[in-house]
Amino acid sequence: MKTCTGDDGDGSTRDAPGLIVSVVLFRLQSGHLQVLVAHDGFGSLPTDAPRADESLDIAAHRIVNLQPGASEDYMEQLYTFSPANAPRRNVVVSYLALQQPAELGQIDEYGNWHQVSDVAISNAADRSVLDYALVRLRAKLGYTNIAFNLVPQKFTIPELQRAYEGILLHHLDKRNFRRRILASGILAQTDEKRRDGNHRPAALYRFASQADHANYLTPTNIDTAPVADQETSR
Amino acid sequence: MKTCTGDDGDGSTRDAPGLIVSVVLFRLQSGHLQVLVAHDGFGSLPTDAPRADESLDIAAHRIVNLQPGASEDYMEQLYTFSPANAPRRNVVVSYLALQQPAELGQIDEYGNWHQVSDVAISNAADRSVLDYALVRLRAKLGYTNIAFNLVPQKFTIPELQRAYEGILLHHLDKRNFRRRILASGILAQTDEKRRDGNHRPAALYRFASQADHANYLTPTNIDTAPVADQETSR
DNA sequence: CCAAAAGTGTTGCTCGTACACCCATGA
DNA sequence: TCATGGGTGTACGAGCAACACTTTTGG
Repeated sequence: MKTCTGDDGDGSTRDAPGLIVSVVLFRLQSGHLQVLVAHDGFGSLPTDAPRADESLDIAAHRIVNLQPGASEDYMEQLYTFSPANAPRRNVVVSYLALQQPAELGQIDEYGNWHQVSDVAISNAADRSVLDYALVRLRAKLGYTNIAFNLVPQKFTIPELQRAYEGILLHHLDKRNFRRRILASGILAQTDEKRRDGNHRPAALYRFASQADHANYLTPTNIDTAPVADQETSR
Repeated sequence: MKTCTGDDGDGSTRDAPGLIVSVVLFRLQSGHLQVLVAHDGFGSLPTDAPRADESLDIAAHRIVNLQPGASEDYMEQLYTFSPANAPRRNVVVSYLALQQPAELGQIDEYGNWHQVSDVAISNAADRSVLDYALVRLRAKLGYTNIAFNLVPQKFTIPELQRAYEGILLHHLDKRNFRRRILASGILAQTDEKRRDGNHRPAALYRFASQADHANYLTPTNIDTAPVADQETSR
């Protein structure tokens, strides 16, 4: 028999199997992918132990929303990490989360958002989680709607393309991108246009379907209910 | 502060966050996919709490090998389930494992192997885990080598095709199957043939490459070392 | 009229699928 | 010689990648 505290945040070494939840929250800021680092500590992901009465998904939701100015529009479990060698420390259940841009531009008054390309993550475990989140996010761009959780509700096709390019870090062909995305049938054209500079205005689109096409990476019928305040995710 | 026991198996309700590992172990028996149910209990998956000094992967390995006649040739983490509602019970880290056929046919002296098509799983949580394992296994047939962990080391192409069909539960075209699998370059032809009945003998093949092509579903560089006694997996 | 970004079509290649016949063997 | 399953090739359509010019707007 060992004692274990069920509620204090920021898991550190303990003798009983400590279970913690870490969240990688991304957003796009003027074409660049950013990640949220924890408000308190230095260079670590937002993390906490789940409370005794909450599921892991709920815990992940709480962890995000505890961070100033953070909330998620999409959330998905990534992987559960556990240290390989002797005295067990913590089991880390990791989540990937996405935040849509705010209507009036993005602020970062606390300085917790960092460019993914040069964020300094202090511990190796968090670095692994972040790297894996990036792999999954990039892979999912190819066969899901996931990118729509990183652009505003109404957006232009070139704007969506810039989101893809900012995540994948390589250039995409304008014509092929437009054709594919329209052919997929998930866009609905609004009758609005956006004037943006000294050039032809772009047509505004929105999401046609709420449903994510291929989400077979996560179980069906499980954890559908929690993290209640969203519609587009999953 | 609450007390939690770190080691006794078979997780049942407890006040502190219990962490358990469950494994879905599949094998193929004369063209039919079978799953291992726990030796002791009735109709539940092999499950245990990880020990204080072992990682989750090691725990999953131990759980499989505790079952009489069971061992795994492939192991991959599936998903971490946690109950949605109030008093937390257990967090279940689930694994998918595959066992190659024994050289001299398969025995099941303890009656723990059941056809996936009609296995009776008593509790709903285990049923979800099994269903999800099936989804993942079937999906992975399409873009990985995973099926090779369900056939003997030397096998014929029709034999491999029957494995695919037994998992997917639908018929595949002979010519297309052979072309695809050969085009993928993962097969090496041996100079042996197998005589099997009143018909032309089939050429025997074996795996050419150890490496799994697309395993981006699991993190890289993480948990590569544990579960040591295998080569083909992952 | 110039700069700047939006918008538009065609062609070739690759890959998946559908489909029917000959081959080697044992009885 | 017959039954049985192993082994082979072709033709079509879908989807993806490469590629250049016209359109609309503000200054």
